[in-house]
Amino acid sequence: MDPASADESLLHLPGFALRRAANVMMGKLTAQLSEMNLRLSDASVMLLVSDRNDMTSADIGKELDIQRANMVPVLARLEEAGLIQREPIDRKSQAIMLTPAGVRKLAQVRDVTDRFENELLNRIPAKHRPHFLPALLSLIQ
Amino acid sequence: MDPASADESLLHLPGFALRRAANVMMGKLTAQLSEMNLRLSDASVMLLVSDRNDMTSADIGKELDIQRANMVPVLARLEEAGLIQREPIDRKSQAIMLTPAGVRKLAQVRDVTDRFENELLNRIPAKHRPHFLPALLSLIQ
DNA sequence: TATTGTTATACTCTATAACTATA
DNA sequence: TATAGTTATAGAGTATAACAATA
Repeated sequence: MDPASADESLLHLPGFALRRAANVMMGKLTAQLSEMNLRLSDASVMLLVSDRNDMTSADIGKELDIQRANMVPVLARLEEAGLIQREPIDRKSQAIMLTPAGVRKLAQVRDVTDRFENELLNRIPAKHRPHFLPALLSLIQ
Repeated sequence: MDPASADESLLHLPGFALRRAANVMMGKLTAQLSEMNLRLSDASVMLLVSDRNDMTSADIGKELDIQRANMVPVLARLEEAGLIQREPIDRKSQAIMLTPAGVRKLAQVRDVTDRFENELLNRIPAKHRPHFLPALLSLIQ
């Protein structure tokens, strides 16, 4: 690096800024969700399953990048809270679907996440805004 | 959400895509750094301190968003590896600086991170690329 | 009084291996 | 043979409280 361009922070590095931005924004969302006793993974599962009744634990894990073994405590927590139920597909697999209470809670989750996503986009200056999601998606293969 | 626009993934949500993109990219960098027995936090400390000799552990933590208490094992690891040394500023504070071995290792770290940052930017289509860092920075207050 | 460095501790998320039962 | 669900476990990151010594 050119010594003259030395930065006392590392925020000029896109990778570093990407990590920091994700941490800042996810920290905010995590705080809002924790007020309704949900974690980020809980809300993600609920949004993903929403009105579907054909997703297994493994399916959800693939979509959310959570390994099978790590889905166990997530689903156990949601089931314990009465937000999801399991319905046998065959004798090996079970579909994860929201309970009626889960459907009601999902409406609250959507309130929070819709507001969150809007606030996120509104923080980005208008001229950069339309490029943000496409740029992110290009990084996810 | 409009049922017709229902997505089987959550990648249409900028916040979700932000988290995923950060996880994907940081996973790649973490893997490359681990081949040289460094963690992300190790490399961040080394890049930040680089040729400075006036940063305390607390200063570094503020810059990297790592709490004082959590800096202890990071610096202990770097010191154990012979990459940093501590120089008393007064009887309370100590400056963290690279050892000669740390300076040599930093050159390797820069090779990896420079290549990584270039690859990251090159994955983003040219028309979106100049908007990426400004958008990220707008999210970090 | 505030700050530095530290210890101890707990919680969350993530990663791996192994097992049973079923497709 | 491969997959689903699970258990157990370890690693890594992060958060809080508390303490002694010093600014």
